[in-house]
Amino acid sequence: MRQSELFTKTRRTAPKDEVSKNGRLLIQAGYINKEMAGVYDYLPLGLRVLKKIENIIREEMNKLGGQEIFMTTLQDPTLWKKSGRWDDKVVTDWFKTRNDEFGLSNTHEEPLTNLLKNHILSYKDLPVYVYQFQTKLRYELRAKSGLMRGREFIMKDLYSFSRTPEELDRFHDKCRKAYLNVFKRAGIGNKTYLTYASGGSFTKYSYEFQTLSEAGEDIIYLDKTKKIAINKEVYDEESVQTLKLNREKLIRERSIEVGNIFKLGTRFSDALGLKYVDKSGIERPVIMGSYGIGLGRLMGAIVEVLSDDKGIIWPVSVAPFKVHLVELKKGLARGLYEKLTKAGVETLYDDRDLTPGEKFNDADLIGIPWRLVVSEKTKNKVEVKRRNAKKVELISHDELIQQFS
RNA sequence: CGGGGUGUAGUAUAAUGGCAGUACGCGGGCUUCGGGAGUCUGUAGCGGGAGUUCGAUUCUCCCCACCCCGACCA
Repeated sequence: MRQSELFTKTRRTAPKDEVSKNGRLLIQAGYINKEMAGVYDYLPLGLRVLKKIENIIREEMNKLGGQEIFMTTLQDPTLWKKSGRWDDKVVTDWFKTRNDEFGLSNTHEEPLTNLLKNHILSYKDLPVYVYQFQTKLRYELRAKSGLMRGREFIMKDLYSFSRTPEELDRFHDKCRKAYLNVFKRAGIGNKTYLTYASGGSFTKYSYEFQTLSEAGEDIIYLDKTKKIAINKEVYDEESVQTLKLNREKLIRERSIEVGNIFKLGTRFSDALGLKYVDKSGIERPVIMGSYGIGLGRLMGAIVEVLSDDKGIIWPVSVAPFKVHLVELKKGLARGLYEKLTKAGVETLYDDRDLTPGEKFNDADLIGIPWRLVVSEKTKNKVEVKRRNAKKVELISHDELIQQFS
């Protein structure tokens, strides 16, 4: 894409109403726009990143046998009354329409469980894994930390429907691995740890995926060797013993919860009457699990972890473009841009008529992994530089195309 | 939701009970061009309401918005 045609502009200064690094950098570089506290628009660059993250997750969920759907934002209160979660005292962060006529997608256990009553009748219909990328609306009393705690956010939520606790366990286990894979592919694998947290009513513990960062809201106790952590909320002698960890080796860290997986058991299938008939003809409740990743929070977490004082440093896997082609003289890189495009290399071509300093600063701020500079100095070669590296390399067009396509 | 703070141009900021200034941006001119260039010029602003006052962007009150700490977060 030609940068001269990109409608967003970078800002020279960070916004005064954002403190978090991800909020400041993403707004300053033109990835997102703040509508209100905790409510953000995704602009062209931001949407590209969001879609890349979404695709990584989609691939991993599909590998697990997940089937993608898209549910509604408006929800039927009747279903929520059945589970006892319509009451504002039970779910405190509801958005409801006037006169409580509809609920606005706080989460989707109730409608999905209800929906599956038409499709799951026999043990032959199970197991089933259903997921979606859908907007969640939650009235956070205090939205904060840029993209990391919003009132409106896109979540990948997958729900598993199994016959037995063992079957649930097996899927839960596979999903845990898939999640670790998502975070690895998103570039924060080396900082993200499986964490034991409070499990709710069905199980003692649930799993969270916590990314080490000072910007996080959570405190975990981490065993770096075993790559297991315990959330502060369940950290006690019992949990340490259960997980066979050594208290001495645990280090206290601040972290961002980038995902979680829960065993729900029959909490919702009982409430809404989702049952199946087993081999011997006995009717049993379906056993459920839920598995969430907030896309915006993940995007924010990546920026928190991968950035420096000049801007963002995207991993290639989620970067809006693979290369940032910067020409220091008008039109000088046009031919190379066409070659790169033809070779299928995602390129942001800075064809704007600005000074070198402005272009370099923008490139650092936007944070595309590879910077290619074409100027009179480079003659018929290209200067290649990794965003987080100092050294540059001068290579020919052919070598470049070969390396990047 | 409790406590605290802040609202001035597109952005970031300054000052003031009496003509609201600076920088960047944006438009135009000339000179520049490897780390946010120089110069001339133009453009654009006091969150909303009520009160005090001869006069309020400034003081008081209410509302709204945003930020921070806490609480909350299947």
